[in-house]
This record gives sequence, structure tokens and C-alpha cells, in this order.
Amino acid sequence: MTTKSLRLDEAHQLTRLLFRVVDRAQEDFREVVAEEGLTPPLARMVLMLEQPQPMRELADHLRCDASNITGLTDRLATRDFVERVPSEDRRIKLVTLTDRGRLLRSGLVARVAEGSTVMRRLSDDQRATLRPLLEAMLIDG
Amino acid sequence: MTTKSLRLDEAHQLTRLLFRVVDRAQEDFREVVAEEGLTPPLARMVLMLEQPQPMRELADHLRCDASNITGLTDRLATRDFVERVPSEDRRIKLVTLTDRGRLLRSGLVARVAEGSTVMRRLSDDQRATLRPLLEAMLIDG
DNA sequence: AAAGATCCTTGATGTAGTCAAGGGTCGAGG
DNA sequence: CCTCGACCCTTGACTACATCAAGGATCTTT
Repeated sequence: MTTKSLRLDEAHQLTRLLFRVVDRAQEDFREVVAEEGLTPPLARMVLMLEQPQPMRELADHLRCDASNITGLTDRLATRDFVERVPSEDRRIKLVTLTDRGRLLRSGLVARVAEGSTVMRRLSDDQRATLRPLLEAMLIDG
Repeated sequence: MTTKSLRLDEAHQLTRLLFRVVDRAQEDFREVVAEEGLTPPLARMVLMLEQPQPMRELADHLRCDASNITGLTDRLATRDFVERVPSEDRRIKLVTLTDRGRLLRSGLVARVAEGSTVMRRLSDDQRATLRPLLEAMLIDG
């Protein structure tokens, strides 16, 4: 019983710790993408566009309603970062990066990786230790 | 040069991995608090109210504008989870859990700790390994 | 050819967040 | 004492996200 409540307490602490890391990581992300004038949802969408994607696909991956994608796409399109390209199946529209969008995306990719202060604080050894733990946390689902 | 680009690539991968964990953790949180009829911002506020807090304090900790706290407090107040209690300094209002709010909060604390599927996937050993890494990621500001 | 499914958009609605402005309160200096 | 500046909270206007319900266009299946 002592053992058990101790374990529970440890679990709570570790969870809190994880949440703080989560917060920090998001904040880092937000700051980085804000430098490019983007909000996190817009940036995530841009990052997902290495290849042109059907809007439906984007909705599935971002786990949101399809109608939401319409709005995000509109906002990116008015800034000339993406355009809607018709697909063979004419129901489907492929969201495609413009030249300007590709430039934006490559900048984002670099900055996001470098800008994660959370990761920068770890040594190479620590990173190597971390990787399998992160992978374990994602098993299934 | 090969070494360096390899390191960069590893960093990218690790960052992506971290982001997936972050996503998963948030999703877990959202599901758990949704069971209590709360959105994440409302839940975070409730969790912060172990003791009554000046609204200003809440704004600082949640890193948002003070006016935002007014809205969140309103929403929690109409559901009778919190109330505004005057402080000695009459400029300050203390957001305080009602009885119903305290009940809600203790339920949340338990569920959040247990509901983090991300953490449940780790063994005790893995958790022990993880902790110092998380701590390292948070060093300073 | 008709029925049903799929894709995207639109309109309505609610939450969350920001900023600017303003009223109430406190504290310090004249 | 009293005024000025600082601080706290609220309001109003605005934007971004997100959901749902409904609808038009297109494909697929029967």
C-alpha cells in the first residue's frame, strides 16, 4: 500500500513533468512559426504539404472537421502559400504549395528542428536514450 | 560533413517524434477533461485552483491576457464551479472553487494522471530513465 | 438511369485569444 | 489631505479555430 501510493505519486509527478515539457515544446513551436507570420494550425498544415494533399487527407491527419480545412486553406491561399489544384477525381481538390509556399516550408522545417529549445538542452547521449522512450510512448493507436 | 548532416537528420526525426508524443498527450488530456464537460483551457484553470488565486496570477501562469481570464472565469462561474471572492486589496478578486468545483478538480487530478496513455505505455524502468531527461529539457526559464 | 456515397463549401454558432480603453482601488509624494 | 501613477479587472471589438448541419457537385454501384 505504501508502495502503491508511492508509485501513484511518482506517476503524478512524472505526468506533471511531461505536461510542462509539452507546454514548452508548443511554446517553442508557436514562437518559431510566428516569426514566419503563421499560427500553429497554419504551420502544421504547411508542414504536411511536402506533397500535394487532398483536403480530406489533411482533415484526417489533423483530426479536424473537413470544413475547417476549407478555412485554413483559404487563409494560406490569400497569402499565396498554397493553391487548390483539381484532381482526376473532380470531387477532390489537392492543396499544393506555391513556389512561395515551398520556400516557406523549407524554412519552417529547418527552424522548427533547430528552434526546439527543449531538444537543444539534451546531450547526444541523452537524445539517444530518449528516442526509444518516445517510440514506446507511441506504440499502437 | 556526412557526420553533421546525419546528426541534423537525427535531430529532425527526434523532433518529429517528440511532436507526435506532444500531440498524443494533448489528445489524451482533451478526452479526459471532455468527459467532465470541460475544454482544455477551462480544465487547466480548474487544476490551477488548489488554492484560491488572484485572476492576475492565473493570467501569468497560463500566459494569456488578463481579459481572457475574465471570460474563462465567467464560463466556470455560470456552471457553479468557481466564484469570485473579494480580497483584502479590493482591486483583486480571488477565483475560488465552490464545493462542486472541488469535487470536479479532485476527479480531474486523478483521471489526468491515470488517463495519460502516453505514460501508461512505459515500464517502471523506462519511467525512471525518462524523468531526468524531462527535467533536463526544462532547465532554466 | 437512379440511388447512395464521397468531397468540398457555406452559414451558424461557440470558445479562445488579443488589444485598447476605462473604471475602481491602492500607495506615495507633494 | 489629495493628486498622480500604478495596478487589477472588465468591456467591446476583432480574429482564429473548431464544430455541426445542410447542400451542391461528382463518382460508384446497382
